[in-house]
Amino acid sequence: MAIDLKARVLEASVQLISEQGLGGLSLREVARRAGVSHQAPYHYFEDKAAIVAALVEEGFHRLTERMMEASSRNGTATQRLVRAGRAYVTFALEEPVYFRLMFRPELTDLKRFPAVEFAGDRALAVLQQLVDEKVGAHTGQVKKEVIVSMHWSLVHGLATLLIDGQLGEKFPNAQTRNRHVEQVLKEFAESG
Amino acid sequence: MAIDLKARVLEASVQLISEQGLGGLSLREVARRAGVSHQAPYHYFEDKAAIVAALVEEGFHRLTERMMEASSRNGTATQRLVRAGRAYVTFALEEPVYFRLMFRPELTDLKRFPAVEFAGDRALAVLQQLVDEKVGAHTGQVKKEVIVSMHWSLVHGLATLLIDGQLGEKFPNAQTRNRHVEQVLKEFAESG
DNA sequence: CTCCGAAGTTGACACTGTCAAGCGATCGTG
DNA sequence: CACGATCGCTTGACAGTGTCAACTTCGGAG
Repeated sequence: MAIDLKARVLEASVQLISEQGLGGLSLREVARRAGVSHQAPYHYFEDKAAIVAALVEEGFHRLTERMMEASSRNGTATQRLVRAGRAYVTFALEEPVYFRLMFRPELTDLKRFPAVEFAGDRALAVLQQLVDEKVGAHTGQVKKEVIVSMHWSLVHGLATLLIDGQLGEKFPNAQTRNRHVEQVLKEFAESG
Repeated sequence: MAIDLKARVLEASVQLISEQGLGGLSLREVARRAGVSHQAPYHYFEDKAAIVAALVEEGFHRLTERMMEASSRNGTATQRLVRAGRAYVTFALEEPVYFRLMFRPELTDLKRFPAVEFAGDRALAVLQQLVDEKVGAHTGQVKKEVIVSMHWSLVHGLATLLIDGQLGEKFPNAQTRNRHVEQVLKEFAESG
């Protein structure tokens, strides 16, 4: 009956989390929505953690893609770095379910799911590469890492405060919210 | 038998979360550790969400205290702002259980627990006050909010990446980690 | 003494994740 | 063609969970 139960399970899981939060993710409810018995998902995933791990990996892939796309076009290194940062925040705002799971490390044992760790490192590498291009070869490795952390912290903090903190509640609609994001990124870029 | 069951329930909850993550928080296990029946905690808390809400409120109070203490002593507005930011990160590193709960809004319905919202606003007000002092009265309200978001995003991102992201795994011990925090805050302060 | 509310217990219910076993169809191989 | 194996999935069971309801126990207040 199922065209592709594995994909349907992942889809239903995302849907369920977006409705009821991570705590509402129930394998049995997922199976129900997929129209199969409560054990059918086990044919494709070892357990609940494996489903979450698959979502986390997918999330990092999507984030990497977005950042690479945003920073691939023409422009100075600084401009491209800013665009990647904006893509980071935009991803969090558009895919909050994925984004949240990606930063709940207690959910995903990296020893058990090494592909997740690779996917995460790959996303980080995009940012490192852009900082590298911006500061040039005459900057020490330690300082480079500090600058990476600073940029990463800013966009990550902005993203999480918007979707999970008090910042998000301050804006009545997506437009004013996006303008605020622009202003914060601009303020940061100008002061750097 | 209990000296103060309410406090013991909260304590056991924090302990349990720190051992097994939020998913491991079980009312029955909490009751077991407190040496009471599985229903005893219900005498002090309406349900599981009420326990979490109490922890979130407590967490915001502790964070506010730390930031106020760090920024109360002498120094320029900029110095005091930096110290408050460092206190924010330090709090997250020392009390990760509280800090994580504070930014999982799906756990706490603010309509149901308004005291939690007040506590959160109070913490934010500390930061707003410091930015106010730093930029002075000749700066517009909109720009002030942008600057608050920038500072808040930086320390919040740094904190969450250290406790829940790939940043934390990079440092073998607390000392090198703290030095990195210092360097990032310094880099940010100098570029601003 | 009586009564009442506070503090805590016992029992039940529906729900969860997961282990174990089974079932029909399809397929590769003899 | 026959036939055992494997795939995709189902049924059944079990311990653990949060929470509702009803019960006990007991220290004061009137």
